[in-house]
Amino acid sequence: MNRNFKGPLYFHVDMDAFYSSVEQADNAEYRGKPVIIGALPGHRGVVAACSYEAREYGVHSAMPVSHAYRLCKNGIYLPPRMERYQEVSKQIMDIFNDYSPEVQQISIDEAFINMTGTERLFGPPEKSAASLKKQVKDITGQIISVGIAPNKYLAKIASDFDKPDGLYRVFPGKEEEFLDRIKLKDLWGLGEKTLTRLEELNISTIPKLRALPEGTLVRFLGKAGASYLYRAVRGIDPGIYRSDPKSHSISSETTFPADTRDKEVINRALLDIAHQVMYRSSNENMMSKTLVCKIRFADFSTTTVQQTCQHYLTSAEELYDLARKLLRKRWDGSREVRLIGLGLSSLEKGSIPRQRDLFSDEYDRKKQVEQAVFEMKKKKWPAVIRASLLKKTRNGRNSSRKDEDSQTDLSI
DNA sequence: TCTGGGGTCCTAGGACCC
DNA sequence: TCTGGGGTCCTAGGACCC
Repeated sequence: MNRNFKGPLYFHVDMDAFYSSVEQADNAEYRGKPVIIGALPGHRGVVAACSYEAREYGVHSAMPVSHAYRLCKNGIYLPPRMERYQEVSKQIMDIFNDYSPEVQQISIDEAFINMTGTERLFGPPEKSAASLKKQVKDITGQIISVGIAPNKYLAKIASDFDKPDGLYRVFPGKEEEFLDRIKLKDLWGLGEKTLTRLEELNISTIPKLRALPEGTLVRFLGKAGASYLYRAVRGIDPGIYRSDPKSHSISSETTFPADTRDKEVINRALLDIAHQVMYRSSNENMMSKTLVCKIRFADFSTTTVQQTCQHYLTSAEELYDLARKLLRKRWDGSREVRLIGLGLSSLEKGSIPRQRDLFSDEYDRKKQVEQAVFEMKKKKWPAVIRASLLKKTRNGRNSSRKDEDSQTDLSI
């Protein structure tokens, strides 16, 4: 046995206030000011990210922008520029790859780095973490927080523990001691609902939760939830980040500027979304037989309907037709609709077969047109967008073109 | 305060098959 | 004629995360 073997070692790296930091790095005039990324004031939506200066006003992410605006009228409100953030994210991930062959990116601004056995190369983990932080700052201007622990779960909590600009290590053997210093609500995977329910049982701290017998936990949360929390409070990785996700889905949704009963407005949104979803699945070389339609009403109640077909769904037009059928099952036109969305679930790798043998190919011609458009989009041709999505008559309504290539029916 | 958009995983009931 | 239990698939809803 190698005497130097010290057991598993993971970093969790989290970029601090990522979107707003990118904006401040790119635009000198935003530095030192409250920057709020998300919906613009006056629109429906929430704060996606905000700078530390904005947080001093009480603004935080997921807060309705209307609320944020009341707190911080002189804030700089910006729509997200996801492509730019992706670019910076990639730069940073490339740096991580120099430290370990095993980097697991879990979102645009977070990653795990398996640092097991790297000490001979880089020295103690605190030292390599400091050099990682410096390198990211020098190259991209971004400040990151690093959590170091014997497993991913604790590393994730540790990076949050010391932010911003954090560097914190949980030593092996000190797992429960560390957890006893954090709040119950900071346990990853324990959300608001479970927190409230635990409070009813008078469980408000991690030691109290740890003292609960597993059987009680199972009755309370079900098998999976119980085993998750049982392990989590003991510092054992409950294994939330599988490297092979069980399912994969692609979805898109839109919230209307105002709640609506207008079938034409809703159908036009559905058609638009159908194209987006089909474009993305085709672009990622994925296919699916299952379409999910999501409807949120004015009172925020939400319902989904789905259908699994015998065949793979091939075209946006087909998605749109099926979507309207599903919508009709849940909406008779009387309630006001707030949001409409579509998703393909249980995606499988592969491209859609050209011919569907046992099925009428009424969508084949349309599919071919769509495929041609997709190909052009992939090559970044300027704005190739279906005419029927754009074309409006003077009164602002969709014109119903009767020429044969545009038979898309916007009626319910 | 009036609540985005993109995801993953779990549960529970029903259908269907052996 | 009545009654098993297990496995798998589908569906709808819900919790949670960034």
